[in-house]
Amino acid sequence: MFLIIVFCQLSIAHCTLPIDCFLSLSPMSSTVRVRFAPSPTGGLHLGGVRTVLYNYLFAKQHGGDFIVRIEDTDQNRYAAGAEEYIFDCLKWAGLEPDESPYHGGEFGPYRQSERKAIYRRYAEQLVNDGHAYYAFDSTEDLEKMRLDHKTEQNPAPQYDNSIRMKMRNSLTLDADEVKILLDAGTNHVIRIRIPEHETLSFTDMIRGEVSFDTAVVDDKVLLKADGMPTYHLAVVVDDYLMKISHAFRGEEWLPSAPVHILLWKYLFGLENMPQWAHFPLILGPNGKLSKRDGAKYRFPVFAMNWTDPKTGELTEGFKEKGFLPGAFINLLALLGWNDGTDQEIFTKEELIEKFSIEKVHSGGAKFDYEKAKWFNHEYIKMTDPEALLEIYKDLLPSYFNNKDDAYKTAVFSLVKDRCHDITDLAEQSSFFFNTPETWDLSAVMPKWNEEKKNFFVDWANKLMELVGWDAQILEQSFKELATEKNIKPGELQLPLRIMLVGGKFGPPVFSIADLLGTKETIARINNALPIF
RNA sequence: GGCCCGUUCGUCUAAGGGUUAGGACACCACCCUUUCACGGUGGUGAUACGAGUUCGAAUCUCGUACGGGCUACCA
Repeated sequence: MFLIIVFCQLSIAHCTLPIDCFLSLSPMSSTVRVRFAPSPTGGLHLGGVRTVLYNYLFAKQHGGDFIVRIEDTDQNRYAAGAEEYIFDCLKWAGLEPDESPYHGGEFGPYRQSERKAIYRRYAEQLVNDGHAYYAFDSTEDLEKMRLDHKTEQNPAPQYDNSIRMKMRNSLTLDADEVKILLDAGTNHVIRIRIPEHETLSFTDMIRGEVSFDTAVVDDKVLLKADGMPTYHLAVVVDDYLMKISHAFRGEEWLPSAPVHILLWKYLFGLENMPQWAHFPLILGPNGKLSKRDGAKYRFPVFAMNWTDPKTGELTEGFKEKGFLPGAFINLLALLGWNDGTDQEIFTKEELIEKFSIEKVHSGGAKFDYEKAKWFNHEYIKMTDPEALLEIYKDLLPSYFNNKDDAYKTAVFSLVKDRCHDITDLAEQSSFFFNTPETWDLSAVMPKWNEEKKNFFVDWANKLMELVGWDAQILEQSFKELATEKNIKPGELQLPLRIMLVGGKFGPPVFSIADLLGTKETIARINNALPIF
């Protein structure tokens, strides 16, 4: 309750005072602590980054701390390098935590695998208090149970109050027998004992009051046979121990909320439970967005490229696709949230100022790659060519490196307004680095004749003696010669473009010639002329 | 099947009882441009359905339909 009151006061204070002023005035602001708790099993998904973002924005807005806790309790799903990868992604996106395995903090360790003993203690406490029990059922026992109880009405039988008394556990076995099994080190798990008929509810910051009947909740495993906790136990214990004030996670967790509410009630008291918000899912064309959708519909789903260490399979990332971090964050922020105005482009600082959980949507949002590219386009347009070079030089094809930085920067300033991603960038800039080898002849041939050919022969000669070299001078000389030869300059521009570029695209043709330089421009004309 | 969450243009969304239901992406047309874009102007296009409450409902209530999530010793 205390935390809730403090938070309300902060919200009010924030409405009337500028952030920095409010921060300096209120030492209580450190009470906001949020966390992102990924499991290092593979690439970092769009939805994951959005969860990070909303956590981060909320924390920063309230002068609080953003914690990253690694939920590596499943050894079977462990993926080598995934943990470092996650932090690389956060760094790229500019969403770095205040506390994590790599960022220090008073509440470590921040890796659940390193907290194993802690969970066992709480699990035992629950058993002692009668809220949990030991279960000795083998995988085969469980399979058999599910098979035996499976009906059309109940296609997925659960280990719940209706069947727990038919299984091998410390509820059905004698105390002595249990002790013998335990002492012998028999494989066992600890399950929560869900009360039979209780209504559990909580107030979600986005959805309002949500309630559940425990009659349909099963006796979830809390501690696995290998001694590791499941998510359910670990999240409650760690959120308490790490003093998390607000717990945000994806909507897929909503159904397990009753288990967590019970755990809070039994272990730490409901009054200490963080405020919860369940974010809407990010949907693909068919339900929850998956990396499969990315592969199928050809758009990135992960923040950065991820190579599966077992299969070697590469899944594309937004970074490598040419997305700027600011654009990525911006588009993610707007996927499920807006500030109530028509504004769509926000800096990170603006997002920190304007974000609010209450304005996050409750319905899932279908990811639209076209809109995502539009955001990136907007950011590319407003980024300096020098900065673009810094960002893109490692991503662009190797041919790109055969020129100096000044040249590359000039290329960017010429082409950036027409680029949405790295593909555009490569396409729009490749002819600045490589002489065309094929030409779009269909664009020239219908109106091509000897006079025009002669024009280019003569113009190429004129270019060698030209005084000064810029787009304007080139255009002037071009038009003068055309007039002299009684040819409409407009009819010659497209052929020139095809000679220099190879196709019907790119920046203004004289700007291209300007950047290409005397030698290259003449070479390209002479190169193409025999073909035309 | 059960439980939970959701439903405004194709997509992301605004409108918190009274608006010609607004914006953006995409699409189309025109302008600019003797390339392709950028940019500008305009256009097509939505409150899932049915009851109820109300003078008045996209908005509140209920039902139906549809969509999604969960239903592991995964998170």
